[in-house]
Amino acid sequence: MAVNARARLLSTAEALFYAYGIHAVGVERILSESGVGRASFYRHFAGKEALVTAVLEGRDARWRAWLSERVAAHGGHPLNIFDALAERFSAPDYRGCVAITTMTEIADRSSPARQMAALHKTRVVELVEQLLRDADVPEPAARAKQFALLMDGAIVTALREGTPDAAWRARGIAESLLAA
Amino acid sequence: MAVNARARLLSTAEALFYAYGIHAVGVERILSESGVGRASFYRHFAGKEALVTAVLEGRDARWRAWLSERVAAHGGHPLNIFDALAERFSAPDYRGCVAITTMTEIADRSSPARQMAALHKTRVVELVEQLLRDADVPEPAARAKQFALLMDGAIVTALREGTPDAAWRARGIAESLLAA
DNA sequence: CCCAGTCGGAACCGATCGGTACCGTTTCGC
DNA sequence: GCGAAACGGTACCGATCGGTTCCGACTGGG
Repeated sequence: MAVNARARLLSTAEALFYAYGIHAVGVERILSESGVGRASFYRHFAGKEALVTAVLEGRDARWRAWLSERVAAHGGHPLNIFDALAERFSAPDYRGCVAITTMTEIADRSSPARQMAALHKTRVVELVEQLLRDADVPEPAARAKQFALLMDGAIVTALREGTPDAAWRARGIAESLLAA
Repeated sequence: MAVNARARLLSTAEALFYAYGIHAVGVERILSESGVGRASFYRHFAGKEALVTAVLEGRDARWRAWLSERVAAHGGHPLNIFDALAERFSAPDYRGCVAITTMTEIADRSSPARQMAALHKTRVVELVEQLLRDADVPEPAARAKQFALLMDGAIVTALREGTPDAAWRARGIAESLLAA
């Protein structure tokens, strides 16, 4: 139990932030659920905000790796992005995107957490653009921004409806974009 | 100063919840900025959650009235929805949609605030559907759901980018949907 | 004119917030 | 096997959380 305190803090915090939001989860709860001592926490992180930023950074990397993998598994076409999203939306405890949550919960645009959330979205757009390029879709940069808007719209809609329907709806819109 | 305590509470709370989120704003701050006494607050509302719900209800009505009015001012076509959104997105202190914020901040789906937020989105879809019907767009119900997804995507994207560009992007997507 | 209703202000409650300091223990490299 | 580093636990800090209670002032209708 005395090793990997940092890793346990990160995974526990990520699960709690995802499920309940950032402001709703106190340091106290993260400590008790991770089994990490109070002092150890402040040895690894400058404070709660640093933990939030680190969680966002880790989630960014793993989320994009997951998306790449699932898109490839579904055939590798950019439209398969929405098949991947549908998998996530089907989870009964789906709670949206932590980056979006961060943007709604933290008003200060210059905050490290906000900037990390913005960076995540930028990187996702780049990933989508590469997928479009690989599929020889014309004007991949403009298309990627459109796809990103559809992805965010689907995520928010799925959070509201609690079903994967929004992924299919977004996929249909994306299809008609590519057909035009 | 001794009149309209309830109305002052609602408008102050709405401004603060919009700007900083729900969990980040304490009752204390709402009281001091509205000039309402602590006791008066609990005479008018059962608690913070009741205030949140009341704010969401009022905002729902005014937001839809505003959208109807702006769409009409822009010509009355369903595509003018995105012209209206662009106006909002241009505000330097634009902070997204309180209903979306509520859904990300409050995990409990059965909470009155969450249900009010969900009701708002349902009513917006109905409004959009009516606009589509008035414009003789085929399959208005399905189109309305697509438009709603584009609207939510645009709102989240605008919150991230801080520019009205997302409204034009969503409008472009909506145009190609209607052209197909 | 007076009284009932509404109001703002303040004291107070237990709980929790993020953060600091100190303690004794466990682990691991040398 | 010894010392340094990392660890979990606890007590404590001022501030704030949402909520209750009481009080004095102001206001408007009969």
